[in-house]
Amino acid sequence: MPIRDVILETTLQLIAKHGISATSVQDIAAASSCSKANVLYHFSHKEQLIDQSLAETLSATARFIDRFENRGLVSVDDRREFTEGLVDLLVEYRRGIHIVITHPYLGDSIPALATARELMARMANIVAGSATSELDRIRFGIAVAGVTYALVSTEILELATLGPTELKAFLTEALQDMVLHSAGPQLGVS
Amino acid sequence: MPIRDVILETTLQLIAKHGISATSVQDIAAASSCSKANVLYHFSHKEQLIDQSLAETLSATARFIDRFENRGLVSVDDRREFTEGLVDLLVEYRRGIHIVITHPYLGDSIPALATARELMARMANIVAGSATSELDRIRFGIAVAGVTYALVSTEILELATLGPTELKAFLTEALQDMVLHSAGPQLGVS
DNA sequence: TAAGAAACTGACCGTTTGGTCAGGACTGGT
DNA sequence: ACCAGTCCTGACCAAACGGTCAGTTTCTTA
Repeated sequence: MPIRDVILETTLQLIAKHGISATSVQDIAAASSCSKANVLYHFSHKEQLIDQSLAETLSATARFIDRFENRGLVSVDDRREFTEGLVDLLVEYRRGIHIVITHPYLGDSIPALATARELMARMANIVAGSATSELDRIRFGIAVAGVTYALVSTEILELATLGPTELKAFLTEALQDMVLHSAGPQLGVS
Repeated sequence: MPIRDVILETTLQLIAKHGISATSVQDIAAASSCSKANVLYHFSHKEQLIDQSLAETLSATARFIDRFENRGLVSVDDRREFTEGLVDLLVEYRRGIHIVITHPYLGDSIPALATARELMARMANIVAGSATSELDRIRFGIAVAGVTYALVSTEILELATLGPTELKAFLTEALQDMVLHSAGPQLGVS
């Protein structure tokens, strides 16, 4: 494995565990068994290193959002597709999402986190904009935020008991329960 | 207002906006219109300053958790009481909760955040332990995490459109929808 | 095997950080 | 008038940070 990839992987690992601010370039270098100068040879700034570590997660998320932007999520089928895609995304990129979500600050200094902020806002708009009522909007928002943070929190609190496959199935089922039965204009709650 | 309280309030304001790591004692001093040395005269360490800023939020949360620990949340009434109390807590202490929740790291260096971590774990145990099935556990977890983070996220993304009273009513209603209809052993989902 | 490019390093630098300290100002009590 | 205690400050410090740089090793290729 090329040292460049080792550094990227190590970075992701360390910042997921200790946060970005608490992870120094020196820490990353030590854990990658090379010098700090070498880390900064491959990635000229810390900011760039973080950016590239999160690139995959962000592009996958952007792709997901692109699929559903400018398209209502009112029908049961649309919402089913959305929730399934969301759970897939969350489970596959949970580490990156974990990092992004636990760093709402630093958007000014780290471009990737500014991008992430935009993506979160777009996601919120998709959810809010396709709700059939105020209550549906709240419910939909809670469900999407909930499935996201529940996954992250269990990791932080080390509560995970289920395997990824079961987890995915349960999350999808619970999420759809919450989001589907109020969908469709004909079912809009007052 | 005594300078000590000004400093505490300023601290809460700054770390809610920029995060703990990005807020220096110097920043707090400047925003409180006094010297850095004076901040460290009233609070001998930065850690202690953060601790005391979060003390009220943490004790209120601890009181809430105490009420429900060692008591099932299986009946509809119990869950109704729990969700109402939770929403009250979240809305009243949203700023402190916001801070605690966006700082899952730093638990090693800041005791208040270690305490917060314990509280989150206890909360998770209450929720998980009183679920009537695996699906109910997931659903309950998503709902509690969701209402918490949805509130925080709307603040971060500056999406808040509703006043606190309406918000509280909607959140309670949505939360109870999610959590009540699967409660009670008689309704336990396979 | 020679030569140039790429990978890598230790030493170093300026800045910012949390924290210390000796002393100045303001207070209430005697 | 004096004093003790609290409040407050500027100057200072060591440590850690991100980043630079001159120079060395390793790889590639002709």
